[in-house]
Amino acid sequence: MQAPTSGRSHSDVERSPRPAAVAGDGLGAPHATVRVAVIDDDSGFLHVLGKRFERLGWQQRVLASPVPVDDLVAMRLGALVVDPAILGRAAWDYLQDVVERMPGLAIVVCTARSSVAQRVRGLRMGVDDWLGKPCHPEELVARIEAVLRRGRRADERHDRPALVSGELEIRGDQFQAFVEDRSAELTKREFELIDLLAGAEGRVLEREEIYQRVWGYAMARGDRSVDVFVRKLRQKLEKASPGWKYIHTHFGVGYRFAPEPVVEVAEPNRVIAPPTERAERGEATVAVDDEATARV
Amino acid sequence: MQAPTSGRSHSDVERSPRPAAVAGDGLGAPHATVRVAVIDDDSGFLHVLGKRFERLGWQQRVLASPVPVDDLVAMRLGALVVDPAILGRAAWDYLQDVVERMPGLAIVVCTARSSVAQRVRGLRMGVDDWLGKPCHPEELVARIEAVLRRGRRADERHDRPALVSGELEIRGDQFQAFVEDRSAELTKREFELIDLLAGAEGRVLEREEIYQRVWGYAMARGDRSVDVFVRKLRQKLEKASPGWKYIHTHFGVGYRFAPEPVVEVAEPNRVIAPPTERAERGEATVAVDDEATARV
DNA sequence: GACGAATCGTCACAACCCGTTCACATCCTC
DNA sequence: GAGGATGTGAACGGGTTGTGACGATTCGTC
Repeated sequence: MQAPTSGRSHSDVERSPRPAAVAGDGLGAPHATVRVAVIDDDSGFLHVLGKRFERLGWQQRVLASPVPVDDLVAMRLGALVVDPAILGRAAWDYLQDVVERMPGLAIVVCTARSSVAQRVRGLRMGVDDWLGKPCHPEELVARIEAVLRRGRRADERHDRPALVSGELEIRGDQFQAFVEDRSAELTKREFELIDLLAGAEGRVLEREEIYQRVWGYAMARGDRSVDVFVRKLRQKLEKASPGWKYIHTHFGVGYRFAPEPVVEVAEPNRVIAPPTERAERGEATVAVDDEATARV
Repeated sequence: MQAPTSGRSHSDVERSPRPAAVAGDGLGAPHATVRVAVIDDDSGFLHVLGKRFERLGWQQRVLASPVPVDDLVAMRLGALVVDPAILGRAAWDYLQDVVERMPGLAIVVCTARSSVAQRVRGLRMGVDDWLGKPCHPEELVARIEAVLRRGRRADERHDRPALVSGELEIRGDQFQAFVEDRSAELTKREFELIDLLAGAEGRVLEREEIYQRVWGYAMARGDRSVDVFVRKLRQKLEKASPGWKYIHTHFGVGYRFAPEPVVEVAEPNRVIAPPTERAERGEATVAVDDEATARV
């Protein structure tokens, strides 16, 4: 329906070489991935937004009708776009509920017709941004990003503690990955990488895509950075969680995140030995009797 | 660097004595007052806004013409409202400059006539909100508050009733931190800093956020104050509680508070000694195998 | 108002970290 | 087996952080 007013406009926005990750900018790189839900009934709008999100690699959920807040909570969202119009009378209560139960969530209201008083009430209540309905998807995305950017620090919090895959728990607010009581400290890049991979669990991501999303700009030909970081991650994860393999290589394509117990094929007399073992690692140390056996 | 080309410029902003973060208030409701500057040439708009801010008790500075970014930095602002129209050609560069040099500052653009492309560009660049010119002061204020709220929201929950982390006890009412019964004799800034960090135990806080919340205004790029105070704190804590490490550095990101026994790597023979049991602080002792957390 | 102590912020330099790149070994596919 | 892709270890270098010292400012006291 509405192509960006000027095709050029966003292309140059997109590609802007990103101010060289200024020192101060901290977490610099863009969200590896954003989990966003849209509650709206305008199918055209939803369609355009959907495509936009997809292009950004955001995980999205489109909801043509209101869902219980419980369900929203369960979705572990990073952002929510909502048109209170379809919420009817209960709109304010609903918003209030969302605000209270999902601290840190980026909430953007997008609706036709609204008075100053309503906007003020909404913003005061905890809505992060409020815009009029015929709104450009590009601008909506930019506003969501602005909100996330600002709240990035605060948002991860305990509620959306982390991404849990298999026995691995990744906590963004701590820059650490946990397995039982062991932890691996990750550097900024390592964390961004594992966050991206784990967020796309089971899916093969190509190097170019990984690079683009983690580094924020296009990968140069022959650049091996991704490989190197994958190796670093593997080392740390292996150390923290022996007996498990998390990152799989797909020759000629890229990498795929999927926790799987390592199978010993070497000695035929060895029964399939899931994680439990990990004895050989030498430094037994604190017996972390991990019950991971369950697997397989 | 932040000294001032123009002595007078920030006079009225500077002076107000900063409601003395009442002792009790710890960091609970930090900086109820906001230091805000408005760069605009619409006298009517300025007047209305001025009255509004005044009523809120915000310290304000009205600038009818653009001032050097240096001066803005010197004003130690929490929020900035600006109409790029009066910046002329240099508008984008000016904004870029502001964004880069004052991380954490809440920037709201308020201008007549702007295209989607411009808004997107601005928001991507770091502007927090962008609204059209005939704008209601009440809404503007609500939006500024929304932006600030977002940057702060983190853990308003710790109210100050003496926070105990590991073996460290922080008593807000006394403005002191204790280990066992020895006081660490902290200065005000030091106390505010440790209070903030400990209140967010386990989480990595970025420098900008720390600065914003402890100092109360945006951090200037390149400011090392946080590092210096972290060092002072480490010295005092180390002295009061040898063998323990409280503040961890996350390269390129910020700091994380988490009490941990210091590890003696020399001897491979270790005993686990989590923060609970505290041995005599005298000895090097606590040879803990920390394996966990140790950078795996 | 002058003096002194304490606190705060800045600076310069040293130490270190981490992202990058390289060289080489190993693996995969054809 | 050839040739390219990926794994692995090490080294480099720029940028970040640690550290000590020095002014600036504030505050209390005389």
